[in-house]
Amino acid sequence: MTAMQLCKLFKALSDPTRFGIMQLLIGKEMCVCEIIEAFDKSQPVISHHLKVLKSADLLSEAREGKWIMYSIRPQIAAEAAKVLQTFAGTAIVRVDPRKGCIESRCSDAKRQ
Amino acid sequence: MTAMQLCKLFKALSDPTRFGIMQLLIGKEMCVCEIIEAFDKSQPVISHHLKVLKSADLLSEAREGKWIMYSIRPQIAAEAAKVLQTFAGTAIVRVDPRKGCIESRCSDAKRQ
DNA sequence: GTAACATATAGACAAACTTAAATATGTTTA
DNA sequence: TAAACATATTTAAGTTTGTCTATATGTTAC
Repeated sequence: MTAMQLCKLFKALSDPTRFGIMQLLIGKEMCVCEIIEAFDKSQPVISHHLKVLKSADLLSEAREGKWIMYSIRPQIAAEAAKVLQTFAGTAIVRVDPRKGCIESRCSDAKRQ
Repeated sequence: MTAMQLCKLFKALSDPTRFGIMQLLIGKEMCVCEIIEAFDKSQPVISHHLKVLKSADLLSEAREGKWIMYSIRPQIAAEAAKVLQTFAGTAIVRVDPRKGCIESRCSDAKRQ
């Protein structure tokens, strides 16, 4: 999973309605009409948000006759979780900032 | 952690520069000037992105004389990771969509 | 095949976001 | 205290995003 894909995934999760859809779909699949009712938003709005979540690979869809069922793609969510865990995971290495900056990085940096 | 806070956090991670800053800070703290050099972006832009990450509680800052050191807040990243893991975690319960929709949800729904 | 249902798409518009340029703030050194 | 350094803030583009309205597509029932 590239950084670009992860950014897209996080952007998909950054909208309250989309985040709510993900929470709603934990452990189950639902058709669009059920999701619409859970949010009291217009059908096109929910449809749009589902598209964003799907294009971030967070959701998969499966048509069942007249209905389209949406469900979470667990592997993708798990991968993103691992990345966040990486951010949390390692102990912080403390460097003397003065030494670090003065000697090699800040003072002779070319700014734009 | 509320849904609103989580959305803010995910939005913070949804920008490539900010995501890159998080990756850069894995396991270490750095001063702003070092971060600027890693990205070849202007100082005000990096300063702005740091502010966004900080206001999402993903980063903490500590002044060291002339410099300000930024580092990841591990508990927050871990909490967000757990939420994503929740999305991934549960097996999907399959319901017959026709039954579910026809009987109680879709056909008599009040649309807007 | 036509009507009804479930969902998606297109276009328009306001709000939010990213970046750039200029300037301000706070710290250290001389 | 003045100059230099490190970082933040403000203002103003240009771009993206979320929602609305209207319409289109695909499926089933009659």
